[in-house]
Amino acid sequence: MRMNQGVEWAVHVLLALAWLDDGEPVSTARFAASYELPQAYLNKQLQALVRAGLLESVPGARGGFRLARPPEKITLMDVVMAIEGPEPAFQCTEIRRRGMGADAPESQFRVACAVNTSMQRAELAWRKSLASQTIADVRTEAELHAPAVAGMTRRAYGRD
Amino acid sequence: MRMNQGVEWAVHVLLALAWLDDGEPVSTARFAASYELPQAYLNKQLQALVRAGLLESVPGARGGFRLARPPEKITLMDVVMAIEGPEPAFQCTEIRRRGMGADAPESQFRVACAVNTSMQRAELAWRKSLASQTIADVRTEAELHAPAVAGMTRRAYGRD
DNA sequence: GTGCGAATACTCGGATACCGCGTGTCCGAGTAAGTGAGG
DNA sequence: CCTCACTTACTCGGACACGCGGTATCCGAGTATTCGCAC
Repeated sequence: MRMNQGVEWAVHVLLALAWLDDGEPVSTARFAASYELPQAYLNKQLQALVRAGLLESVPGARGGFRLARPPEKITLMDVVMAIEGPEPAFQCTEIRRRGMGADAPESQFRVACAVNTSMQRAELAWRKSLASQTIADVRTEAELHAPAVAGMTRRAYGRD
Repeated sequence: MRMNQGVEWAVHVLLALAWLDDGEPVSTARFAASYELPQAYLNKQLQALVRAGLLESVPGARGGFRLARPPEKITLMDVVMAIEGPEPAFQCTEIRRRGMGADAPESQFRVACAVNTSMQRAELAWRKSLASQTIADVRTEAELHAPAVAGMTRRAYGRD
């Protein structure tokens, strides 16, 4: 169960845009160069963020991507959902009602499978934590240990 | 990011063993028939539980698997770890220090990447929830809505 | 009837193929910027 | 000098291959049972 690495890329891209702050779009070429990532594949991942409404894409020369809403309004849950999709990691296939358990009375299956319930409970805790952390929070936490990172980012992306 | 379906199988197997309660081993053939699962592949998954110390295997005729410790001492975290492995779902590849950020002062990278920290925080919540739920808990929850399931299981596996 | 030994059937265990999804790449549509000529 | 149309270059966007890990299977090692025979 390994998470799509596009999630890591996406969060770093969103962070960079948050630090740049101005509404100017940044191209995938620049992002790819900034992190040594395959440009075309990174583009593919960012498209998912556009579809999810986290980024706006600007076509044409000097185009690129910019934040669709302020960093305070973008949670890590949004990012994970945009790239990984809405399906839960644990998917109950209802094996309890197959095989020998198939002829059990229907009333047994009215309520959800206890196994599924327990696993979903854990996933909900995960989701809650992701939803409680915004891009702005991550930015703040990063600046706590490396105050110069905002200026360095602006310089790396040709601002100032 | 889909979880190995062997996790679902494993929890159901452990639950069945908890309901049977006696120390008699149950073969994979019986489990596979009970849930309509591919026998050989189920066996492979249960081997992982043996390696993790959750099950004991009994070779030879009338052999099979039995619980290595009481259901109260087996958490869902144990099961997930046994099958999925110890690696976290989100793996930080430190892209912050590649490309343009490579020439940043070393002091910037002393503390962990904030992106990684945030994602691990969420995973920790997930792990905590998994670790707080034992097989015995799941059994209790299942019996709450379907009190007959214990007896049905014993009958399905030829007990009594 | 009882004890012993070999044959047997059944089980786990690891080594071996198959396949779908994440990973990576390429090319076309579209747009803004740049350029040059004409007024 | 200003305006405008054309060319150009750059960007996103989706369609097309590749490789790896999860999925599935098969066969061998080992053991408890069972059966038959001798005593």
